[in-house]
Amino acid sequence: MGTPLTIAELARRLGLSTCTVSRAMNNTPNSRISAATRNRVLAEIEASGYRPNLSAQALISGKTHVVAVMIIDSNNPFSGGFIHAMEEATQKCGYHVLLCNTRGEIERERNEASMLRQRGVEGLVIEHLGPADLLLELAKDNYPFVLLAPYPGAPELDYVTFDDIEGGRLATQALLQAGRKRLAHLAGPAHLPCARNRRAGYELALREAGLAVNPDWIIASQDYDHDTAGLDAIQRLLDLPDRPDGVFCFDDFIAANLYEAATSRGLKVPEDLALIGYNDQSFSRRLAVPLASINLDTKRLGTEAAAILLRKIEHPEARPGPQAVTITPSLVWRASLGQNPTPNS
Amino acid sequence: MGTPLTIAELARRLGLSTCTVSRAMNNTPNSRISAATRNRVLAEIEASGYRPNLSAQALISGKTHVVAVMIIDSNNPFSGGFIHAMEEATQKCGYHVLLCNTRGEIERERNEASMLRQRGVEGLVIEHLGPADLLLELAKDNYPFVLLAPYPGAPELDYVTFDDIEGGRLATQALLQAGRKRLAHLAGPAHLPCARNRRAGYELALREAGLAVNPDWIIASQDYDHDTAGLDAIQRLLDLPDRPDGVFCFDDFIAANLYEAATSRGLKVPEDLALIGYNDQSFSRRLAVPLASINLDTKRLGTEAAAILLRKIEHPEARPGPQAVTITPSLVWRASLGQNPTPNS
DNA sequence: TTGTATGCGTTATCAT
DNA sequence: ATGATAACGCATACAA
Repeated sequence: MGTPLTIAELARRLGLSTCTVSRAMNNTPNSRISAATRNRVLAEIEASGYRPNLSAQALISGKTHVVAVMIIDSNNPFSGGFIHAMEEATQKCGYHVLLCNTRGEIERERNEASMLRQRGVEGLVIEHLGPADLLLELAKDNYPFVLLAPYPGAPELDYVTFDDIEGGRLATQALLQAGRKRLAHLAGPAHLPCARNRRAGYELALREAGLAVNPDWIIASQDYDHDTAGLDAIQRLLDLPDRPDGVFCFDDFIAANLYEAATSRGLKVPEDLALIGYNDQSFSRRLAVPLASINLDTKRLGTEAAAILLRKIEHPEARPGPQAVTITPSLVWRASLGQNPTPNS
Repeated sequence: MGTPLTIAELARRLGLSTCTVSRAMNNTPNSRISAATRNRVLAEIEASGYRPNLSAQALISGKTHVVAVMIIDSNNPFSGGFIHAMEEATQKCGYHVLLCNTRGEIERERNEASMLRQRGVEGLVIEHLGPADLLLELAKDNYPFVLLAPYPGAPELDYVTFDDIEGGRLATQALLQAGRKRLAHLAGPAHLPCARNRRAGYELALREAGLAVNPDWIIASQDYDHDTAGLDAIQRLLDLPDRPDGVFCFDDFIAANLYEAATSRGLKVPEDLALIGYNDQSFSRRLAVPLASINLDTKRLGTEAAAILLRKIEHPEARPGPQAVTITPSLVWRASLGQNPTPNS
């Protein structure tokens, strides 16, 4: 890698001191450098391709201009847009993004957060896994971070998130608008807050419509692997003596599997069964019967997270109180709901 | 953020010199530290939660233990698995991954590569855009990097890639196995090497089968936006007086759009038109008629790229000659080709 | 307007 | 077995 050019070598070539070169280069305030000298310095920098060593600068300033995203799985339809938007927003402010997959392992989250801090990473966006202690420790140290979900019991921690209650409500209301009244819910893993919230939105919409919540029509799966997601729950649902005429599924994978299972039993979508999923995966619009879904603007989530994080980093003294951004999902009406009675929504 | 603990403070508390603490901590060879002292030091480190400042270490050693991925668009079905695998492989070796989207802009690629080097990033994986000069400059400096495609005219540069010629050949052979002889190709953008290669594979397979290459049946689009990908070319294809009975599409998006256009004209897939795409997107298996495709093992690509890069970083003296890994794509037979005559392939 | 000296936190070289 | 000192590359307080 050759011998990296240093400011000392540059100064030697120019017959100047390192500090003059430094000042000319950085336009340091209150340091009147003659225009001639500055131009000579800048010209030499240009000609030699000199770039200051950022490790050295970081050692002095404590600023690395790096932030990190700690996420369970970056290879995930949800993560892609989010990370991309984070990168774009931080890049504009001169920050780089370090990517760290926690893989759902609490211990890894702890270790990596520690490593990243040690590395001088200036802030984190965390899809948090474990108990609160890590977060509280970071907060105590006034270390900048933003969560991807509110932390129950610690409302003072900044976060960005989607309003999954509203999402579940929108989905359920769409089924009602489609003229269905016998609405089931294929629920997600109860340990996930988003699953609990979507279910709560479902129940809320039912109550708002004056309908009873029938526990038999809320079915959770044991299996959320994409290919076979919800198959066990789907069988139970379709075997019900009193079959629903509309189903809100925790996500599009479950909905797609439900569609297949239903049609293979001779049921028609949407005539016999109206369907709506969640997440608006790229495949959903392309299914044989295009699947209605709830769309999450992951790009905006990333932009908002970056904005909060960078604000905390660059204005550590400002304490504007808890920062929270809750993004409302949007309904995407498609044929699995039948004809849209109010197409302008 | 409190006042970060330094080795000097640690030494003060222990009544030792900084260098003794450093040696005890790092198990420095040839520095006989008494077991008692070492234990005191380690205990104090444990108790205080001290972590050495990596910026300082980096300044001395020149090692940051960070590598970067420079990619056109990280939010892209191709990129997700690749980046995830890179992160996993590098993380195992104690490296972190910095993510950088070049957005297809050559100038950004130049600037960011420069920034990353300046930052002390120890190596790059580059989905390279522009002219060779950037690469040649890096190579001249013996700066470690791995390309995501061979660079024409510079075979000495390390790369990992998919064999798109073989992929195009496999796709075309599949159509032949499906009993089709009148094979068209909806080609990708001619400026992309992968598009040219897939087309070359198509032509190769035809010649191998003793069939003529009909230029009228190779149609390129002006539009590769996902939603409308290839629609112009698709119309031209379907309007041909002498319509083909099998089509190899540059990617699954084009294939999905072709499917829709064809069925809306009353054509049946696969009876009237056999289809195969490329990339094996997640939606492909879920289409009304599941779409055959060519699957690319992006995870393996990431693992291989990381392996080569880390080897170059950790053994800069070893010059094993050009490192290249070419991964053979695999055929995924689905209903859009009709019944599979040789289901074991 | 420019140069000298010092420090950032750590490790390596040389002494003791 | 441990300590003093210098060095990594840069920026800044202070001196000239």
